[in-house]
Amino acid sequence: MRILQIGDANISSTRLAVAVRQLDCAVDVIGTVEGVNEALRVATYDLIICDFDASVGSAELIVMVKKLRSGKPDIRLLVCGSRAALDHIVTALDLGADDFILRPIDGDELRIRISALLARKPQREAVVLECGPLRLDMVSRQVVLDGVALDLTPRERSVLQVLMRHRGHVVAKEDIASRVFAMDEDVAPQAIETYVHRLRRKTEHPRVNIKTLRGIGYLLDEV
Amino acid sequence: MRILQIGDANISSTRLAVAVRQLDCAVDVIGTVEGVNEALRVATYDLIICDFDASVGSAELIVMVKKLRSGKPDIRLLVCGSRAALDHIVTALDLGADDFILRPIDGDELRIRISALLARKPQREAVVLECGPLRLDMVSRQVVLDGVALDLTPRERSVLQVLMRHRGHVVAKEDIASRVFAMDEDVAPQAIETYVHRLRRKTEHPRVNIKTLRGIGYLLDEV
DNA sequence: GCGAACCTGTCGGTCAGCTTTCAGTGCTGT
DNA sequence: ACAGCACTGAAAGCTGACCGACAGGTTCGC
Repeated sequence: MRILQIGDANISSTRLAVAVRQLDCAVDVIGTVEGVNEALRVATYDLIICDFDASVGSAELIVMVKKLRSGKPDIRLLVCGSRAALDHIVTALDLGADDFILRPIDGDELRIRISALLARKPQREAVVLECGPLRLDMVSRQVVLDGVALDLTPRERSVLQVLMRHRGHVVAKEDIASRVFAMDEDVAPQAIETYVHRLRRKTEHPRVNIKTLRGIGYLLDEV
Repeated sequence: MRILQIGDANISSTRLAVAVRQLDCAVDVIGTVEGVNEALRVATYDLIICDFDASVGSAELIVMVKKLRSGKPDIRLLVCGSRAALDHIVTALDLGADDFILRPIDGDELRIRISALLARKPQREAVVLECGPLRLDMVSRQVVLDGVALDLTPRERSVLQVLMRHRGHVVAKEDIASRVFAMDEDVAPQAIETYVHRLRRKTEHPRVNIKTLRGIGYLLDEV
């Protein structure tokens, strides 16, 4: 396995560097965008580790993730950073990074993740559900419509989440109920009607539409 | 999304329980192997979280992971535990668990992993009846004629479904009635005439034709 | 620990539109 | 030509969804 680690060469004593070095792989550590481009021309890598805490700018890294994803789909992408860089990590995952790991780095965890990554086919991981101008971020739990944040209650978000996951497909009321209410919650299925009603009011938009199919269920659709 | 968390019910104040509760999903927490089996019979889950730090024995959990992997491949499996349980976690991953998360639990990380897991979940494949330019999707319940969706009522769809199932063959009116109306519904057979009438109007197309065979029945045919 | 604000689930009136029947007309084969 | 069956439109009844309001519960700030 050949690994390209994007980070400062002089931080070789950090936990990440130590852990990576213990992987029994060929590791190249490169600290500049030009260097990375050059390395990608010369050699073929199985895995690239993007460190958002490195001195390479986050913006450049994001650009690189984007470019790699479109240009070299065979290379696995692992992003890494502290909690402060979570926004960038989420963006990177959005753009198609395969996995991520948060600091503090645990050697065992890193090893497991990397072997899992190299073992499985590349898989785009959606962290954001989208439907036209509607976006539901699973991490921040924010729902945004046309750029403005919606103020939804947890239950409303649950129902919307189910609808968005099946956008374009009918979802039976009972199906929604079983995804929203736990076993010990004994709730009449028409409670869903109320939440759909509230959702419709809050997500009023010409391009977003929750259709009713009488006797069958609901259907979220982008007009 | 419906989640089954295998762990002690009385540890509801732990970070894991709190994080899981914030997922906007229906979560059932069950602490015994028998309870889990019962729950799996009663409900359908999208994701199961196996906590190796719970009071359920690790050996039992491993057995369960193995059984789930072979029996219910649609359900995603997330294992979870402290570093001390790393051996068990690795075993579970070897047996086919989809992902893992180490303590201390980070809510954001959990959300990312879970949404990634659920995004990978295979969609139910469509079962489609076809007859020339007519398509009836049994899952989404959509009827499409020449690319445009038809607006059918449930009864109309039922009748069309019977005709499409037997396309090219005559179906007696009483036969249609017996497939469309339940036993306790006492409906005159000429109600079918009305539905055929409406279907003909809605499916008007040069290549789709519902023929009448006087005294025998109806016949859907692609011209 | 208290109060306020908010979230949640239920209820019942209202309404839209689906279902079924009915009656009148047209068509078909003998 | 006639009897029987099918076609068609209208109408009445009914089912299921909508929606505002409310009460119990929970969470949050002070």
